[in-house]
Amino acid sequence: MSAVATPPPVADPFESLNDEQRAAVCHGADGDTRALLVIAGAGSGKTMTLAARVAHLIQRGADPTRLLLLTFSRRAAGEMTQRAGRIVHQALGLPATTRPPALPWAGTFHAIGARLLRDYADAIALPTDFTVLDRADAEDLMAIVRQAQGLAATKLRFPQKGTCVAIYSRVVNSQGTVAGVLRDAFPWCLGWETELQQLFATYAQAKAQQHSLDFDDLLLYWQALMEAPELASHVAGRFDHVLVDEYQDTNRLQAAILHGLQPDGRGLTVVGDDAQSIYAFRAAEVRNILDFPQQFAQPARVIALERNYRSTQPILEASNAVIAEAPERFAKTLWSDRSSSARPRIVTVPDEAAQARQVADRVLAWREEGIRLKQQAVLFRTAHHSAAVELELTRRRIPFVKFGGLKFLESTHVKDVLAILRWAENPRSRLAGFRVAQLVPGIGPANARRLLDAMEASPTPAATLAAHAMPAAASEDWSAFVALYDRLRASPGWPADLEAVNAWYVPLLQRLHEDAPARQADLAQLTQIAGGYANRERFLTELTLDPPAASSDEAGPPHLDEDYMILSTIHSAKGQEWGAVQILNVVDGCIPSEMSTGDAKQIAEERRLLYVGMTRAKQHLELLVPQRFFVTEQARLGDRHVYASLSRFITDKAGAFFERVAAQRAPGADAAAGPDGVPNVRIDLAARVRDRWTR
DNA sequence: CCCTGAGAAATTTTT
DNA sequence: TTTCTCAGGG
Repeated sequence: MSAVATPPPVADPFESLNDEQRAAVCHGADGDTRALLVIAGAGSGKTMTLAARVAHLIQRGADPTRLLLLTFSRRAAGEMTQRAGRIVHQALGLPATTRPPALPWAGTFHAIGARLLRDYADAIALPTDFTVLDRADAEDLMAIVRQAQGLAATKLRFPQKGTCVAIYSRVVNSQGTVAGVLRDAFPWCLGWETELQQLFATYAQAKAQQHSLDFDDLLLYWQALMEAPELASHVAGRFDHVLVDEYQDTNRLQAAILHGLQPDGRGLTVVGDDAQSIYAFRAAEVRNILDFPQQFAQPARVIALERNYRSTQPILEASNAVIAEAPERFAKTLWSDRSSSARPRIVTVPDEAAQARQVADRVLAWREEGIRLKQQAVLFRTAHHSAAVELELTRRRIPFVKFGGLKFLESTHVKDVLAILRWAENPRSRLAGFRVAQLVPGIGPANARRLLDAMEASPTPAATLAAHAMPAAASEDWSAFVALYDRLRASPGWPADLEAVNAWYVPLLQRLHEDAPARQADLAQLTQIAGGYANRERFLTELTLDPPAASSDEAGPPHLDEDYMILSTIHSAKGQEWGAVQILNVVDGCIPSEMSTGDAKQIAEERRLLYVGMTRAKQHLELLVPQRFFVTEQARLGDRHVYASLSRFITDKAGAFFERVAAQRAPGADAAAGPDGVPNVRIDLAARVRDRWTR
């Protein structure tokens, strides 16, 4: 960044827009008060258009602090703010040293909800000091309630905690009934309706007692807020414009919130693509976007962006052919002027191992052609589909970062450490206490419960904790913990607190887990992240609402100039693009997932999922089709393999747009394989043997 | 009464 | 790979 006084560019920053984009950006400038729906096809410059609209509004005098910008992730919000800022800069010809206007109300529905609820907590009888439970916390609490209700000891197996939370969440987000949700999405739990109903009631009570809100509550209470007329108008009055990104993935609760914010649609802009709706499992409602225009007394204006700036025409044709068979949608056909003779390819491989090798071969070949690793991605339906590929990449020393799947924050050891901090921050949190107390050797659920009961009854819970008598077997370890706890309570120092926690926790870790070193590395990383926050409270709150997306995300800038490729679930790949994309397991049973073949709606969503994956590609796209597929679930008879066939979404019609090849290994590529079919893996047996004794 | 360990079961995608 | 339950030892 040079501070040299360059003359501001005179060029109109909106000049590069095409006609439709410009119409969307400038909508309302002529006094048109209709709501605006922008149907933005994949790669049609959606983010840029939305950012330009924000900039345009500001340029015309809108107050940036009265703009509400709702995005799907925090990352998207950040990007939007940045881009809008840049355009405003350009449009107003501001000097480079002037900071672009901040958009304080840009964020996810959940994050914005949390902020608003803190403001209005008193008015709606919420505790102002509520804490936010992330998904894992919610599951833990659900498990406790589930246990307490005696649902564990049933003759037939009761749904697991994760399933219970999933059902609960869907009931809330779809504003439906337990019976309805079970019927539509969890048919194998149908017999438990009464018990679940009861369980959820108790769960809600427990949350209230502990001053905690889960993710769903953030929306639920916000919506309730919008239903109280005197409060709703006050909230609505804070914003002149409301813009929503990824509208196809909003659910009924969110739609209700928007309606409360802008009942007549004036000042409301939503952007999305019905063809990319892939979050029905989270109760996203495609109808939200399909029915949006008719939702207001004065129907919304609809603008479609069909020109694609991302992919080559052959890739688009194939993608269009796949989505063409979707039953109901805003008809649009993407087009591009990026011609290419290379059609996307369907690559058949014998099995998953061969698939992994093929992927790695391709990556290296593309890199030889000059495509940086960062411009390459491997996408898949479910997180574990990439396991073989990860192994292969590691073996060949190809660096990668994985998005989606198990999160860093969800691993036991990280949760333990965070729970310790949270308990110190809030001694009334039974959830944290229950977890932490049981970390101490010799303390189980019963003793933990006794301690927590005592603390709950006490006016000074922290003091009660220190004075509490534990069974003799546990007392020594317990006093060590009490010392730590007192220290954390007495003089909070950040991030020194976290180091103190680690010092106490690491020995425990080493005793509990075989893979302690790897987990310790995670904790070191957590410590690094912690340094980026001002204090303990901020750290805990913000980490919950905005968890790091991938394990290298936390490390931040230091890795910026390293080249690495991306592995990602298709869900997490949303909104991104790469020069070359490979999609794994494009076979029936994976895409569509065998769990989602129940009804036409689910299948339609799986088709869109494939569409989303395909449209991430700019120049190269390959779909992999392993012919033999390994099933590792310990289903009745142990491991077995099944023969797979090409995904049903590649119909004859769609298939015509692909080139079909069978994988061929580069000559000599097998040299690394051992003789006589010895599996080509490397296991450090020596270390394992040693570790038996050092544990 | 409570803790620990063995063995069986398990639906994907995430703010 | 993780979660859940049950049984055995303290």
